[in-house]
Amino acid sequence: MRLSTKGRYGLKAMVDLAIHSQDKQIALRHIAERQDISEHYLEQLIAVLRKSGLVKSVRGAQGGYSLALPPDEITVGDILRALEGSLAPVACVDDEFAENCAEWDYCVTKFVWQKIRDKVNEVVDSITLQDLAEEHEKLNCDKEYMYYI
Amino acid sequence: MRLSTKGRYGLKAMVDLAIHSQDKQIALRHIAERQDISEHYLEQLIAVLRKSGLVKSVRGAQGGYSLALPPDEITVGDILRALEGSLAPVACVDDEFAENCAEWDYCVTKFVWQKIRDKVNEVVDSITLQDLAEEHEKLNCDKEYMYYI
DNA sequence: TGGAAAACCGAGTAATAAACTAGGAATTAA
DNA sequence: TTAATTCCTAGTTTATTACTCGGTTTTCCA
Repeated sequence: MRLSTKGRYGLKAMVDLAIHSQDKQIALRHIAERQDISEHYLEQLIAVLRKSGLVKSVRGAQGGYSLALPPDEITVGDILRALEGSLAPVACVDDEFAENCAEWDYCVTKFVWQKIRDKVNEVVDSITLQDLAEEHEKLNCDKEYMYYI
Repeated sequence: MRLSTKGRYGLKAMVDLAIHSQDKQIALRHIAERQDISEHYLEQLIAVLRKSGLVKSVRGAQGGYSLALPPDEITVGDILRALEGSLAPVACVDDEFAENCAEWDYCVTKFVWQKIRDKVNEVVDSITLQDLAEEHEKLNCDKEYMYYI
């Protein structure tokens, strides 16, 4: 039950933005370099985040990306769900695309999947980019360049 | 972050066993038919469960499978981890195969992954086959044949 | 005692998804 | 005008999933 690189890279990129972009925008190239992610691939991920209203962009030379909202208003859940889709462990308990399963009424494994889904959402919705940026500050306060996320 | 069919089919098969096998063993063919799973595929999954000590088998004609332990001593976590491996959302917080990540000390996203891992394990370790068999009883008490899991 | 019913085993394969790569068009600051 | 950047679509490679296939071995039972 692993997250794909979309979720992992996407969250790293967003924490990077939370740390490095206050007011100003950051070129994707810099994020990709700092986080060691293929620039072209990250481009596709950040396009999704932009369409989800989590980042905004400035085009042209000296352009770049920044958070579309204050970091304490963006949760890890917003980011992961934008990139990974629902965090439900099986499709039948997916909030959006709940497949109409013929056995639903008599199925007991659904109770397990629902609990997993709810707990995962509880965790990711309770952590904001602000929280992670603060943790980062604690861990890396002695470093001139704060590369690692 | 979906579970594969291994975990889903495996749990269904184990609940089926919890319900249908008391003392006696059940042929894989019956489980596969009831749960609508390819028999050959399920064979591979149950082999893993057997090697993990969760089911036992009787070979030869009239042979079959049964739980290796009382249903209240087998948790959903035992089953899912046997079939899916660690339930950690990313490899770096995998209890067993924790990759030695160079950035570990400065990484903040690990806090998210650890919390998800812990909550998921908490859920699956708190539910036993006994619990699910009882839920099944409630849902299907009026049915002569209790197919659906 | 022979046949059928079962578990056991290892290899192969088709389909799907993940993780990128490639190549350019549009936009804009300097 | 040029260089730096975002934006867009499509293609490609790799890995994983979800099986299938073809047996061998074991054991009950008529």
